[in-house]
Amino acid sequence: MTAEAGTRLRADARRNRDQIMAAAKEVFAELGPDVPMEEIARRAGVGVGTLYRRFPDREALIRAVAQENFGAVLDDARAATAEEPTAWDALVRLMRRSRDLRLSVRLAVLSPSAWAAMRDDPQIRQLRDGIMAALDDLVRAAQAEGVLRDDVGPGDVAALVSLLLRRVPADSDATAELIAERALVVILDGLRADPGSPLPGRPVTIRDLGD
Amino acid sequence: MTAEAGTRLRADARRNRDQIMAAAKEVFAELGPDVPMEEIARRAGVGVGTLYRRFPDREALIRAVAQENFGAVLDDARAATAEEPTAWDALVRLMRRSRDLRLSVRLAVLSPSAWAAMRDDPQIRQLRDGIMAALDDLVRAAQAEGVLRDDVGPGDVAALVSLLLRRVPADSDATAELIAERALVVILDGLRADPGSPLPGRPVTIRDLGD
DNA sequence: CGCAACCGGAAGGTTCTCGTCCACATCAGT
DNA sequence: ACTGATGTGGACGAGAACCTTCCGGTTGCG
Repeated sequence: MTAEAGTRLRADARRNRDQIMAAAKEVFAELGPDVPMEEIARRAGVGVGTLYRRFPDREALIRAVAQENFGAVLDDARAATAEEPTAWDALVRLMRRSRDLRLSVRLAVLSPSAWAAMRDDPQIRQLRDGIMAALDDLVRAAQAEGVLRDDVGPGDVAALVSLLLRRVPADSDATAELIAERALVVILDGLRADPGSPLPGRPVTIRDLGD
Repeated sequence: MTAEAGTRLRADARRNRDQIMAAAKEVFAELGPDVPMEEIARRAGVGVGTLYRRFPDREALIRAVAQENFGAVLDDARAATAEEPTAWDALVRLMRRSRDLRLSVRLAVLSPSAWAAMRDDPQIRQLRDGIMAALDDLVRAAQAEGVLRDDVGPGDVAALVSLLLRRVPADSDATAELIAERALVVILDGLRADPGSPLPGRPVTIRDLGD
């Protein structure tokens, strides 16, 4: 990363790289961006040396992982927009799928240094902007459909999603999953246009979230 | 603090102790339970030595802070139950006020060791149980009133609250506050009995959250 | 078969934190 | 005001955790 152009990797090297990325996603999401590099290497089943040859330092690894994640979410956002029958449905799908963003959000929120590494990467920034733009469109469209309440802004939705990324304490991973799903449905119901109480303040935009 | 019976503290010592507690609450909530002791001391305007004389180790400090926090929330839960006209109102107030629990939750969630320190303290456990019992009552009562949707359990509500404790990224503390408040209202609307979509699975109880 | 490319993990060096200790300051009673 | 007890600050030594490099040995590939 940062610079790894032309040279094709040897087959085993390629495999190791993928394992490292997978392990990094897991571990970052689970323990945050400050986990020892050795932990990542261990889970990937490789030595630390291998890790460092592929990614010059922790920051590079973070960037690589964030890129892949944001990319996946952006792809899905576009797919959802194209495939789902209504904007509301697409929005729901996006929010649900966004759990894959969990990682990136954790990275962004937990560690200032990780966040800095990300915001300075133009490619990541571009992906993020793309996601936000898609979200913006979906919110507007869903409101035009009359399903999404009018007094929320894309920023509100983004914030709500980021809340859902929190790991709730539960006695097992399965119930944690269930709880998260139920929470999502509750929130979706809260986002419906129905009666509801008026929200305080003005709709929150993406820009309100800070860059 | 594990043991600090009869001896009355000198006036200035007492003041320092309070400052330490206040600083600890702040810092724990902000940076998590692993912040260097020195950081806490600095914010309290005292030396590390003072901190260590008052609280033999980090664990003792955490326990003390958690006790005070849980106690405050429990008091408010009871006050809300007694003072608010309806159970729903009381529930809303509790959820809103619970932001003061932010700290304790962060402690509990972020660091296994902090969590262990808390669950082993009988007094803290008792406070927690009290809070949960109050929540349980309120949920039941609010459902009897017909305002709270029937398919949620106290565990769902607790989980939702814990979500709200997350610090959302925003360009300023003020907008962060606004966003959190708006999110709360959205969630409350989602909790109303209205039409809404049915939740998957069974209502989540306190016990589902694990001890 | 031979050469790159690649691998694992030991080890050096740096950074960070804890918790103690003690010379000095401050309080409170006479 | 005086004095002993109580309290205070922060330098410091020990120790742990981590990052990153380095190199003998291994493995894919032409």
